[in-house]
Amino acid sequence: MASRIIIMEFNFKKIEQKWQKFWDENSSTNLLDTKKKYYCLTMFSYPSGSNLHVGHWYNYGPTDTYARFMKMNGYNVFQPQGFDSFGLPAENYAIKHGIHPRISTEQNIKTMKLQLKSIGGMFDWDAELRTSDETYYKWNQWIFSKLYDSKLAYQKEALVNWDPVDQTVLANEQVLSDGTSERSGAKVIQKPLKQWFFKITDYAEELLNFDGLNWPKKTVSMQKNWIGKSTGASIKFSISNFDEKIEVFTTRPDTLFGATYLVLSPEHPLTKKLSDNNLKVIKYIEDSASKNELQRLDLNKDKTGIFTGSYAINPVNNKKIPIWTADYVLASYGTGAIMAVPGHDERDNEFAMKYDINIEYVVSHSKDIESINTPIYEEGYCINSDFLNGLKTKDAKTQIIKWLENNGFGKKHINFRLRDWLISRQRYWGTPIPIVYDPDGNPHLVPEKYLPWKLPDDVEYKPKGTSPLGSSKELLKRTEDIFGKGWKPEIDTMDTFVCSSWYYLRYPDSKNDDEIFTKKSLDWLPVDCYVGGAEHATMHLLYARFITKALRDLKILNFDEPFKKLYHQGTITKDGAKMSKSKGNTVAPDRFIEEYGSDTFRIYLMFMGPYDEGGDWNDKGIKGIYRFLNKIWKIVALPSTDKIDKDIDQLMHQTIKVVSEDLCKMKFNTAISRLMELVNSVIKKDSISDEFKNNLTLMLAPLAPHLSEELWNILGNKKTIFAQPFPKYNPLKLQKDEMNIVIQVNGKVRANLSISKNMDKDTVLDKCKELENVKKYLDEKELIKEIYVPEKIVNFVVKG
RNA sequence: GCCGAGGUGGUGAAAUUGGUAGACACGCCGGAUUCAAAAUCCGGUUCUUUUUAAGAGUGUGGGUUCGAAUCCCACCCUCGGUACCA
Repeated sequence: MASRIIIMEFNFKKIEQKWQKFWDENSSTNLLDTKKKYYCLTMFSYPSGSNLHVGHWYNYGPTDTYARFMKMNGYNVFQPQGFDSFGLPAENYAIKHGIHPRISTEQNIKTMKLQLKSIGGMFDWDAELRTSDETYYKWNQWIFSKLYDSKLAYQKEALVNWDPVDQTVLANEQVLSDGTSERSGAKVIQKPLKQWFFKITDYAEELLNFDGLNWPKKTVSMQKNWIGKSTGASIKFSISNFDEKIEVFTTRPDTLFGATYLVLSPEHPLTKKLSDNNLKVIKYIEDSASKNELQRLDLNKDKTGIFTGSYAINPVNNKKIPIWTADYVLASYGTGAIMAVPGHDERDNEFAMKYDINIEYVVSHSKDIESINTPIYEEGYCINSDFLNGLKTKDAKTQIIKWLENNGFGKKHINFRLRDWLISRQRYWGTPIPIVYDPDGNPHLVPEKYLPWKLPDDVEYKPKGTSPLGSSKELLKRTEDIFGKGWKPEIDTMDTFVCSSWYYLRYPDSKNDDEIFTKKSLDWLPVDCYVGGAEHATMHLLYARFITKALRDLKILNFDEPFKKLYHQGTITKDGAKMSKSKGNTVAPDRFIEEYGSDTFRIYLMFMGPYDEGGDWNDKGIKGIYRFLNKIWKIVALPSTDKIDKDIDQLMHQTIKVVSEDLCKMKFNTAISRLMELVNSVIKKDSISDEFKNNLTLMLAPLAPHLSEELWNILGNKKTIFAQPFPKYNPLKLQKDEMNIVIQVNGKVRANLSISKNMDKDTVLDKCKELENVKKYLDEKELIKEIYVPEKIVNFVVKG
């Protein structure tokens, strides 16, 4: 009796321990076999001090289920893990507690690894990498060198985003749309600084091409918008009494005849000069500079501006038009100057109305209308435009560009919103930029033989607005010892997004000290399936594509795109807010794992809803999953029988079919429901066939790996269940002899009828009409129409 | 403002070449078991009504159709992205 009770509930703690140990010892992928390779990768994570929360599990658990499913479909699956271990939090922790980032990071990784193992993931720990290891950042520096040699890494002085809290510059991608830092939340200010950039803009056009990629549409469109391609013309305006020219970019060169003024951004190099240092104009420039980004971007505010006092010449009609400066023109987009067409641009119109500037109308809605007096912002037909008159604006664009080119006033121009990637950071815990400066201040690459160019230890962490590396005596001494007296090291470090832009290339050969990777190891690439949060759409995912293309052009890679398939798991929120340590709203899975086990927990996460939707956390339903797993435990413990129950057999094959299809599409929630239905249909049986037990266990395996390994073992198998193929369904067993059809009268369901498969239409209809509850509605009515959809539905349409 | 996704019971959600709305699960109600509880098992559970049955019902209002959660039009709301990009 006692043994009976033990067998009724599975001892998940013992089982999990047993199999985690087993996988630990048998987890590495055969990386030499790339014939049927499947590289399945979740975005690696930052080793934070706190324990893994529900959000982490949601990232790793379901993806592991998918990886295990692929493995059971005969693929050689590679699912490595690593840590994005450079970065600000460890450094901020060091500032606060005086503990070296290397030590805190090491500790964090240790706990994190233990926890990752508790998920039961099929992770290949032999391939583990950490970006803060010398063995990794050496190659980060090597990539920098290659980019530098090919002019894709360069230094320039520019207005850059400065985060006053974290005391470092940020890339455009790291500044949110409200002008705050993605990381610290501080309001970002603009500062002129000499910084290192990667020339991502060289790849703007190619980055717009997503052919052959299985990526979420949303992410594709976000990247396209971020890159922001617009086609138009650049036009040069000459200036009365000045030698200089003003170049503008416009997408509406067809409205050039309506350009009645120019606007320079306050930061434009000519603004001061054209005003002849007029005090009012200078004050306006200073005022806009002091406005923060938030104020500048406020669309509701009135547009402001001031006349510079100078005039430009509209090349197409030689009219003198005033040059204004206004902060509604952004210095950072296009040329920082525009031609204003108040008749056909909403913003220019608002400005012209306010300052009473001349408005010319040069586009009308129809060919027949030659004069209008209200603004039109859409395309139309040219009027009051000399040789363009009567043309569709679309055709006029081509014509005017031809005219501009012939007369030397401008040319066709494609402008991108994307700007080069700023990679310098004034922080400590990152990859040192492998550059030294000679006594004249010219930069030189640190030669490859000195890589890794080590991050020094003797630094003052506390940020003072300059890079902590500047306080290292060792770094300066090292530089002078190698290069000579008066040489100085670069003291900025690289953005951690540089580390993460290529880590997936390193995994298949992560321990190689002699090469970044081998040709052979690249057979694992590109990544077949990449899973991670959608918040990386215009940062990490864009950088990774750029680096891949750049390395391809350097003949280091032979493919164009890093990630064939991309999937964004949804976000698990807590009371509507994203879980984060700083908000203090994280939910630890520990309690649930203690009570129900790791298998139950990961299945519960998958059962909550569609994987790409996430949802708000609640623990209400977890019991149901625990019950479900216990039922399976009981079914496998049932006495075996040789008798085949036809209904159960059919349901089993149907379930195999649907579960395979669902897992293939990462529709975990519906796959689990199907398995529950199958389980419920046999739970009351006294005995069940071994074939059923085997197939049920195999289908459960990707979802509940620990329990399935144990059950597989109990069923008398010596090898791991993941060496087994996923069950295949037999199409012949899906066919039904009897089927249920629904009978409606006027679209309302009145009856059901079970019919044999081969019954002809008339017989079916006659049978339907005889049913009591159908007859009732047909009597004394006129039958107008009979709809018959074979094997599905009958609908009688009656009148009266 | 623009782009994208979404809105279904008390809750998480199923159902998309148009064909029985609410599968599966939680919770709740009732029962069995128990000294009692937990666990387990059985039954019920969209709403309304005059409950062996009928009517209504998938954000709102229209439309197409024998038939609409599903297709079309207009609108409301929520979430994500983006925002003076010339």
